[in-house]
Amino acid sequence: MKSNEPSNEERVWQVVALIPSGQVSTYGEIARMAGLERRARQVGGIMSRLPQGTSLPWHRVINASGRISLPVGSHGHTEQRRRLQEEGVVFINGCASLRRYRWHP
DNA sequence: CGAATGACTCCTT
DNA sequence: CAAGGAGCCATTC
Repeated sequence: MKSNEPSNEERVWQVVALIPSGQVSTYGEIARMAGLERRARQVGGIMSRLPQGTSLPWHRVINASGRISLPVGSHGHTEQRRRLQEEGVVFINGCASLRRYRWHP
């Protein structure tokens, strides 16, 4: 009988779900927390294929530069920024200015 | 099945 | 700070 091993996708979902409102994390950090160190790209791929209408706080995931990775002007970018601002995240010149979730300098 | 792709990141110049 | 390049690897062609 097979044990239900969580797929990478499921592990990433689980980690993203833990990001508190008003805070953000990065693809690389998500990868690390999901046991996928150095696979930030894979996390991005998983995010891009999230089911429509997901309850995951996908908008709290940004890149290591503190910017939204979706193309500027795209629907996704606009929505992500709107949701973050709604949670109190401040943007300065396209950069999210707020402490990261589990970010260590 | 090999090649291209991508919501990435780090290091060097 | 910007640009170039290497590393990474599941998914899609």
